[in-house]
Formats: sequence, structure tokens, C-alpha cells
Amino acid sequence: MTVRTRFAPSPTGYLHIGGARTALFSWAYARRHGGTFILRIEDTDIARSTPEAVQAIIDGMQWLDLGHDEGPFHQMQRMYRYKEVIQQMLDAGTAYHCYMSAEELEHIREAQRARNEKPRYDGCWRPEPGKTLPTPPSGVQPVVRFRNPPDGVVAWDDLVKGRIEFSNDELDDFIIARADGTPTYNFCVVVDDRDMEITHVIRGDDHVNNTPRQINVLMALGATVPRYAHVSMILGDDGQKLSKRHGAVSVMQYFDDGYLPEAVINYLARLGWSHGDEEVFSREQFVQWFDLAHITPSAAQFNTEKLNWLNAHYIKAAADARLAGEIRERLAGQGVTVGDHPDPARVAALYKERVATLNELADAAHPFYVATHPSVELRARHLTDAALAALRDLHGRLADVPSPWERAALSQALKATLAATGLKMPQVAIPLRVALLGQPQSPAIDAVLEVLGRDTVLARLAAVL
RNA sequence: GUCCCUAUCGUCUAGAGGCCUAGGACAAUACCCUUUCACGGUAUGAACCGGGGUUCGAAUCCCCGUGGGGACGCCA
Repeated sequence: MTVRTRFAPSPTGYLHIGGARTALFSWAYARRHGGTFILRIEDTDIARSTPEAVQAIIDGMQWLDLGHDEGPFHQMQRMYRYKEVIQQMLDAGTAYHCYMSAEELEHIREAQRARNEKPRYDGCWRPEPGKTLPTPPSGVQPVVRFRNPPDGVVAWDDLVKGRIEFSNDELDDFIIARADGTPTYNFCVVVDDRDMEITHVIRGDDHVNNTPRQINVLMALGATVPRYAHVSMILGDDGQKLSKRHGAVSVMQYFDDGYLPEAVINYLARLGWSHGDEEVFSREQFVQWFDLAHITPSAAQFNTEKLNWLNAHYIKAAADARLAGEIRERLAGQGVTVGDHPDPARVAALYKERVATLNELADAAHPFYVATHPSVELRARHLTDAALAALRDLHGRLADVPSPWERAALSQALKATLAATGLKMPQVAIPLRVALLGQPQSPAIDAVLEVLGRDTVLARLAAVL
């Protein structure tokens, strides 16, 4: 049996971090077993689904490089199929028409709630041997209800949570087609999972309660029941549930914030899943190790600090040329054109060990391309008379440094200034940083001088003298 | 209210009855490195929700509480 998994988002918004993790797990499980990963768009909620959201989901998956093998299938395009199956079930007697109005239903539910009972349909229109059904009211379009087994239990061995059992009397005859004939979610899922021959349903654990209903329909259809794996949800950094208005941001926000996709993948993989003490691993390694048995059954809290740490790790590991591209793109977004001088790859090499995000990297690179004038406070504090005298001395020595403009020679010039002025390294290096980059901290100053280049260094130095 | 899921350091987790004096990672703290700030290195503190069982032995199995989450739609 080849493994077939699916990711089935409803396109009512962007791909958020929880959805991305579910997609990652489904994708990885298929990859791990040489199977097929299917993307299915559950867009039957016409009012809330948008093409933009479909695109946003696809963009998010593309950024994370979670490629699907089949699809995207759109449920709206499979209406004919759902209607066909509904008719089959009507004919077979596993579904029936119900003429109860929505208002009437609400009354029943209210009464049940008042009696502290679980609100559920009372089976009034359910055909039973020997039972006389009410006369269908004229002019009312009926809904179609699934004829749920009246007793016994539905059970499955969840690949994450273990055995889960529901008593059938907890389940009522749920609606599979609305009065206007459109099918409902729990029904479409079943038809799709069967038609697409899904073998492993990996999804959020908010679907645990839907699973017994889906299994019952599957069995009524004589279909094979797939294996289920219910992955717990992700909580926000503050331990609160993620929601639209609380912390549930698009995965693309992580792109905007300067995270590398491999860092996000590694972080997400490790959030709620583990392989012993392994913390840092490649996508390939993850695919090799991934299993459902080591998914944690309880909810996990998102931790930005750990993501930052991983991101810093992957930035250190990234090629300078790639980081140069990121610097170009991100500074271009700020209206800064990055040319070849200084070479952004060299700037990246200078800073990649010290930043946690690509945005920090771009910020660090910024003063290499745009002269940043030190603030009044910084000038007052660091560009003292003594410091300026030293910088003047240094300016002369740097102007005399013969080509090539290299670190060792620059370091020598700096040391000569120290000897001439009797100052300590920080007493010159910090004012120099302020003069050149507009900030008192930077990587080793001789390296900065080298990357910045003779012309820029001399010009910026002259500007403060 | 009913049903379902869940519970190890602040956080992510290891843990499948004895390997646990509970391990790793992030974060924290201290020190080292250092040409500033970082990076890095070393070290330290920090947890089995509570109560009952089962067992020679329980973080691990069972039951009951408690906390947290989910569901109970002609939403998905």
C-alpha cells in the first residue's frame, strides 16, 4: 500500500503557523514513505472562501518548499460527485430527507440545553421499520441527513493519541446536504478522502470530534477507513490560543521578518515532534526520521526565542552569495540600491555570525551603502577633541596605505595611531565606528575598514574632521 | 451541562516499570574569550499537577480529582 496523505485547508485566510505544521507533517509522512502528498482546497463555504486566500496558502507552502504531488483539488469543482454520492445513499437508505425547519431545530436544542442534555437532532424524520413518518410539509425543501448507527461504538487507533472511542448514541443524524442541495463539510471530506484514496489523515486535533461521524459515513459507503493522526494545536508565545486577532500570523510574515524557510521548517518540525535529543537537522534528515509515534499529543507553545536561535544558526550556515541577495532585496524594499561596492557578500560575511534575522543583517549592511551621520548624542560622547585628533592622525596614515587596501596594513595604520597618540584601541576604534557607520559597535574595525574600501573610509572620516 | 483529548524545568522536549541522583535544547545567571557589541566556550540554577491504587520497584500502568484544550452548526 502506498501512503497517500493530504493537506486540506479552507481558503478563508492565509496559511498560519499551525496549518503550516500540519502541512509539514503530512508532507513529511508522504515523503518518508515514498508516498503521495495531495493538496485539497476545501472551499465549500462560498461566503468566506476567496481566490486570494487560495493563492496565499499556495505561496506559503511554496516558500516552505512543501510541494504537493497531486492537486490542488477544489471541492467546489466536485459538486457533481457529492450529489451523486448523496443520491446513492438516499437510494441505499443510509441517508434520508428531513423537513424540520431550522427554527424548529433550534427550539429542540434550546430545550435540551435547558435540561442539561447534549443538544442533538431528535430523529423525527428518520425512517424506522414500522414507524410512520410525518407528512412532508408542502413547499419545504428538505435537508439530507446521514442515518447514523443507533448503538455500539465507533473507535479508531489514533496514530498520535492512541485508541479513541465514541459511543454512537453521542452522535446524531447530521446533515450531509443543505436544503439548497449543497453538501456539508463532514460529508465532502469523506467522499474526497475515499475518492483520493487517502491512507493517512493527518490533521489538527480540533477534528477529533468529526472523526467518528466520518468513519460512520465511510463505513456506510463500504469504503476503507484511513488511519488517523490528530496533531495537537500550537499556542501563541504567551500560551494563549492562536486566533485571527491574537497572534495567528501568516507564515509569510516570517519571510517578511527575516526568517529563513529552513529555520522555520526545523523549528516547526521540532515543535511537538522529537527525535531523541536532536535539535538542529536538515529537511532531508527530518524526512528520514519523521514518524507519527513521536508526535506529542498535547498542545505546544510557540517560542520565538528558540526560532531566533535556529534562524541565527541557519544564517551562519548560509552561503554569503545567498545572504548578499537577501541584503539587496531587503534594502531595495527600503529604497536603498545596493551596488557592488562594497560587495554585499563581504558585508554578509562580516555580519552573519552576529545576527538572528535577515532584517538585522540588512540593517547592519545599511550604513555600508548609505552614509549614516552619527547622532548629536553619539558625536558628543565619542567624537571628543582627543578622539578627533586621533582620527585626523589615522586619516593621514590610511591615505598613505599602499594598495591593496587590506586588513593587515589597515591594522598596522591603526596601531601606529595608537602609538602616536598614546590611546588604547577602544578609544580610537569606537570613535572610528561612529564616524564611519554612525554607531559605536561593529565587527572588528580593521575588517570593517577593509570591506568599506579606501574611498568611502577616507571620505566619511574627512566628513567628521 | 454532556462527550472527547490532554498534563515532565519559564518554553520545546527525552523518557515504552528498575539504565532517573529525571537527560538535551531555547531562555536565565555567572565566568572565560575579546579591539566595542555580538558570536563562541565553560559552568550553575530550574520540572515529573494532586490523591489513591497495582508492583519487590512507578515520571512511566489503572482509578479519582484538578488545571488546560476541543466538540456539541443547514461553518470548515
